[in-house]
Amino acid sequence: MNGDVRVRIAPSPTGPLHIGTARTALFNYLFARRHGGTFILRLEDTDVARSSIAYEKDILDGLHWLGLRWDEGPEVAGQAARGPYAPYRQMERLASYAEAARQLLAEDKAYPCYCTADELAADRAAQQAAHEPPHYVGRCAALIPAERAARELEGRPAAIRFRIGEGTVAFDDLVRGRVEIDTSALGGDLVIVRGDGTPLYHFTVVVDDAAMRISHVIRGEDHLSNTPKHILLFRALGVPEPLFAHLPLILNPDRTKMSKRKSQTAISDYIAQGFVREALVNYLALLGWSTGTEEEILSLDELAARFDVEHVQKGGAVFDRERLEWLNGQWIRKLSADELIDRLRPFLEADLHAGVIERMPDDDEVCALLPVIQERLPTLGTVGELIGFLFVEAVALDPAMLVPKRWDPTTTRDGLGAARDALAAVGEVSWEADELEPPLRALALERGWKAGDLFMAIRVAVTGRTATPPLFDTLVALGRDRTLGRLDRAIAVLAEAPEVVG
RNA sequence: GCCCCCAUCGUCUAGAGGCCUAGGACGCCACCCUUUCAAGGUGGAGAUCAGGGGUUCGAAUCCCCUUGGGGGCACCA
Repeated sequence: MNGDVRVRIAPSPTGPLHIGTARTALFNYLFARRHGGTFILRLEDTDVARSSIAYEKDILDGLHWLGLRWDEGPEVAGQAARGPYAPYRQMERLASYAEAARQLLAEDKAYPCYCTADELAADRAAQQAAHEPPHYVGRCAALIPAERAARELEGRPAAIRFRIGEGTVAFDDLVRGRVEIDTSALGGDLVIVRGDGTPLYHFTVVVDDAAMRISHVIRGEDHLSNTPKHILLFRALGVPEPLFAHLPLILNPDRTKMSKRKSQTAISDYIAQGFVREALVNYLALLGWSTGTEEEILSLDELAARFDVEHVQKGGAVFDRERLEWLNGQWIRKLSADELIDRLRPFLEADLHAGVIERMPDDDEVCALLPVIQERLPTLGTVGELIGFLFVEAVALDPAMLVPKRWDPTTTRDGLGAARDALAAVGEVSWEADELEPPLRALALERGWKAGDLFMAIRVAVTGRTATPPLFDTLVALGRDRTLGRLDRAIAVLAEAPEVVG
């Protein structure tokens, strides 16, 4: 690489951390790690109207959660900014944009523009009617000093426009190869500073990337067509250009750019549903990139050791939630007991608040259940439906569900009664899976029932569900008294229910 | 409308001229395991490599065209 590798993620706090931003951050992070470079976080908050502290916090928290630690970045929660190019918040860097703008103005590479919003809107409408691409007509490009003075006198606010000029801009994108774009396709002279004096994205990004010595700009493909503007600005400012790498977009199922309307895009939503960071990182890394081998379950460190731009895909990638869920299951199964208990706790607390459970299980109780639930969790959020029946006073019983498909209500009542007696005969001290199974199997054999049918009736009676962890582990977790109590209640429910076929 | 980018199973992808009668994974189907659900195992369906021209002894791989898709064209980022 040419000199030190310095890359950045530059989110704007105008919304919660987006899946696409997270992936761009991840690719930058992996690239930095792979090359022993520096990963920088910069907040692009110049859209004051849409930016908020809440979004900023969501973004920083999300990046933290993913494990993407930045080497340089803004001050956070009382902590000082980290890195030699502070501040890392654009609204705190206004002086440097003003200075850069002054420089461009002084060299006549930019000029004040007094056009009103109405004038610009009218231009755009006319262009559209004439089937021309929208562009600035250059009304203020060649104003003489007297004309400028007149407009200043009118009290018209002046935006600053950068002269785009003529010619072709070419660059060698690290993933796309050579890209050439004629400046005539850039929309005319570019506003770099608003009438109110605040700088615009295309300007600040260049000023900061230069100031922060960014070596590689790795970002989404949606910026590919904007890159010539940036290059022109780098040149006008007389600073070296970084290298560019444009990543394929993450797509909705209909192959349009992933959006909130059509997909779930906020990282916080995935966290809330119980996706684990390892799975999200693993999945996102493999969306648009591959190792070139058949490896696919990879940790952040393993990804960092393998990352290369050469294997970045050019075409967009549809976000496939099913594959994410599969990976999530893979990673949940790899977690240690302590780790899994810790990660399950917030979800159990949420279930408690939602009334799914009535009591918070302690760590030992959860630990005891781990062997039967760990491989049954597609997401952490499903823990409540898996073991919730253990932490409520009574489960809801549907008489129809109580009756196994090959049985009728009478047989079911009979079966549950007999099972209750058989289980009652097992003493408190012997209440273990190995002790519970033989008597029930013997009972089924004796009565000519399929063991599975009897087990299903018991399962629904004590859990209210047809899909549960293994029955005997379930009964042990439930305990003798509650098992017998729930069987009694199920029998009563069946007795009260009208004799309809279940 | 103009400019730019892209194009291998439904989806994510391997493939950098012969190893490809195209490999893996998710999903789907079947079977095995099994008290349900999972997990796991085995097998299967699924891509004339968008289409058409070239180049070459030989093309999914190189070139051109067509088609399709996407992105960008703000005093948003």
